Amino acid sequence: MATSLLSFHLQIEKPNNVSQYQIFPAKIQVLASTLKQNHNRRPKIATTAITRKQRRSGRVKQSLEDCNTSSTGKLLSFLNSGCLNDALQVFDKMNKSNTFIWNLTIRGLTDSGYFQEALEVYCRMQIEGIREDKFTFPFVIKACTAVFGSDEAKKVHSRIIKLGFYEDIYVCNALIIMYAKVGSIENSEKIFDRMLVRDVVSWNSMISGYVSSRDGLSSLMCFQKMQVLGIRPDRFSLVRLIGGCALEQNLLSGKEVFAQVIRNGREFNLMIQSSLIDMFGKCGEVNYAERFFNRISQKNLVVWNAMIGAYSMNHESLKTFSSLKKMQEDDNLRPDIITLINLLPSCSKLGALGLGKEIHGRAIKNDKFPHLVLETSLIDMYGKCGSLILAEFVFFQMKQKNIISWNAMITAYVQNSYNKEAIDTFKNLKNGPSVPDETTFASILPAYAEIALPKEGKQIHGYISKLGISLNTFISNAMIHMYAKCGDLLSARKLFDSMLFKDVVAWNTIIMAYGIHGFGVSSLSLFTEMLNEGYEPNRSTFVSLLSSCSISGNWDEGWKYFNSMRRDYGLDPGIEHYGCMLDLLGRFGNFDCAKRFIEEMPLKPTSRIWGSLLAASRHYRNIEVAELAADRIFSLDNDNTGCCVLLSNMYADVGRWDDVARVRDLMKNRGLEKTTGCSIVECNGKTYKFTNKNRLKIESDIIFQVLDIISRKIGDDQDNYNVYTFKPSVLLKRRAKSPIFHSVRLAICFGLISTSVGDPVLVRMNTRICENCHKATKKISKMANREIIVGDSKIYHHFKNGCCSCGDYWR
DNA sequence: GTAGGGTTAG
Repeated sequence: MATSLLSFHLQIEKPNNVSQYQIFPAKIQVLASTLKQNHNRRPKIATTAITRKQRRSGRVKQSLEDCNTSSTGKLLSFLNSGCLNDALQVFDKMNKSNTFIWNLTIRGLTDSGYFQEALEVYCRMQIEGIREDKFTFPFVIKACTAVFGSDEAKKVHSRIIKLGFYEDIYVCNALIIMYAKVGSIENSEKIFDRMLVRDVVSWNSMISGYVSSRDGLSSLMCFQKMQVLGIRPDRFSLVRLIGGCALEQNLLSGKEVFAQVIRNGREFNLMIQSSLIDMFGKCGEVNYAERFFNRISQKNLVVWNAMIGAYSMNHESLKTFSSLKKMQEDDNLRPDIITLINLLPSCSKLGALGLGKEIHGRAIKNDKFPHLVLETSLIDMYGKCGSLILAEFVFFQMKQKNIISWNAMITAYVQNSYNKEAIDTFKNLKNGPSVPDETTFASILPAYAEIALPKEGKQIHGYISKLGISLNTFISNAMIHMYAKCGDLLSARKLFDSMLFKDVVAWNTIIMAYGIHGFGVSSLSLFTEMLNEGYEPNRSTFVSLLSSCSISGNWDEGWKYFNSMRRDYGLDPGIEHYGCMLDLLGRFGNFDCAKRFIEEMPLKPTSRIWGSLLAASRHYRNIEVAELAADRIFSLDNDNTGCCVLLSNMYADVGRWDDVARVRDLMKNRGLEKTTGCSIVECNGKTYKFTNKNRLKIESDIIFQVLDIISRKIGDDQDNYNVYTFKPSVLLKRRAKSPIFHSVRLAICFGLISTSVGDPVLVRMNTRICENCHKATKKISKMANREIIVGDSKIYHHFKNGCCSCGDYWR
């Protein structure tokens, strides 16, 4: 509403619409009453408002004396004392023919944080035909920055150029900040470079602009340049410079600035003190922040908030909450919205959902909504505490969203394995005004990695390139992982080879990529190559390497590298490395050795460790070991669905139906539901999904006919399930129990008939492939003379000529 | 009567 108002009115020169002109006074009345209602809800911007008021008090007195009309004096007085509704009522009754009155009102609203309202007054000023002057724009720019994005900002700039105020130093300084805040730092630079005269504020604005656009390095360089040119920095320059150091997490520069602060005798300035605490916190030096904080005798809310924030971001959750208590008791300060926001990461770290809800409740009680940052922080907290419903509740209620809030919601979905929802949200984001950034892709790529197919992988790669997002190592590595997990190992390798600056993560990722595809030998040779190129392996390198050995069954190499971790690289194996070795032991069916290995491990076994033993016992049908492993898993992890399903299947295999029923009851009582198996396959750029449920409704007869033929050819007895033999309802029941109709086979059939002869067929599934389907797929690959690649929830199986790359071990 | 300011989200 307001956006259209501004964009419309900025384009017109003079009022040409009588009705608009006439409704103006009534609108102002509405505005005044809205302000009255909202006034108490607004966050008090105490320090800013008071300082400004104090600063202006001298001027106000002077102005009142200068004012000929008493109403101007009244207006000024109300504006400066923060009585905005009174001010607007005075304004409403005034003769508004001069620009001065309008400027005063716009300034008053802007200073109190009523940006939207300030812009409405500005719109009305244009409707009234009152020409702006050079004083009008700094306020309008400020309000516009707070409310709108770059398009509106550019319109204001055009207007400034049109009216000839583009050389005014105040206007230019405001424009520099405005462009930086709406994400166009290049425009800030252009304005700064073209300025004929610059003052310290211009330099501060540019430094500040770089900090706003999260480019700490440029802010530091700008500060240096300013000093070289002999411009003396003021306290604002130092504050922003400290912000730049915090952004870069550059402790060394931060300490240099700290020294400069002390040299200049500014260490007692509260503004600088809070920036320093924040900087130390962001650089991970919470002890430093704490020592500095303790030396401050008169602490205000901002200083406390900075300290609470420093504790919170450095995982000192208990200190975060004890500081909150101290702040209230010692200094009698009440938490504000920033305090609440700073507390939330500590709730996430503690997994304290209740505490997080309490903070949410307090914000509701204190009428703090809508608030973009608070809402985004709540989404983050709820996501990390595993409460997606509440994260969604906050997200869908948001009046305004930016890319950070979208990213928070996407991340919350991904963190909780709701990959489809994450991708749907990402698609919705693309339809709106927010533009995805690097963080969006860092968040969404793992979701694509989990559930997408190569075509979609390529599409997202193309989209990243289209947006001009630089392929830094972080994004490149996420993309290599994504390609590999989507089944496109070739693209993963191509991207890896094209990287100019590979880091150890890139090597770890590509080693793992070959590992999950069962190409253990390639993983090992990549590791040798990595060493030859001088990279130092880390703990994750060994996770990749050992996983690869276990997936490919490379017993000797597995043990060789496991033993070399500590000996050659000084790395103590962690639980994840023990897990890989247990997979390897399990693969070879040496259960005595495996149990001893667990007993002798220096670390406490987790459910992942016992799960590995359980999976091995399933492969070797060793029910005794399975029961032992399951027992341990249940004692550690009450809700392990996979464990229940596996155990129940094992009991079923040996006909222990009582035990099957017992496990199923257990699942029912704990509310655990078996994942519905589904498989996806790509054809002509479209993804087709097959599920283990309701198959009759989804698939066409032709797939079943093909499946019929194939099943017969590979010797699978399917007479009992023939599509033409039974009524649909009977067939559905029978199918539910038969692996012949598992979704993966339907997907393979569809793949075979809808792709060119000779092309490999690629299928992804959300569960592990069952033994029966694995056997069948081997036969199908031979019978159809096609390569069939099946990615299950853990690894890729490359079926070719009757064999599988996994060597028939994948449990 | 004009600009720039510390603590807040992924």
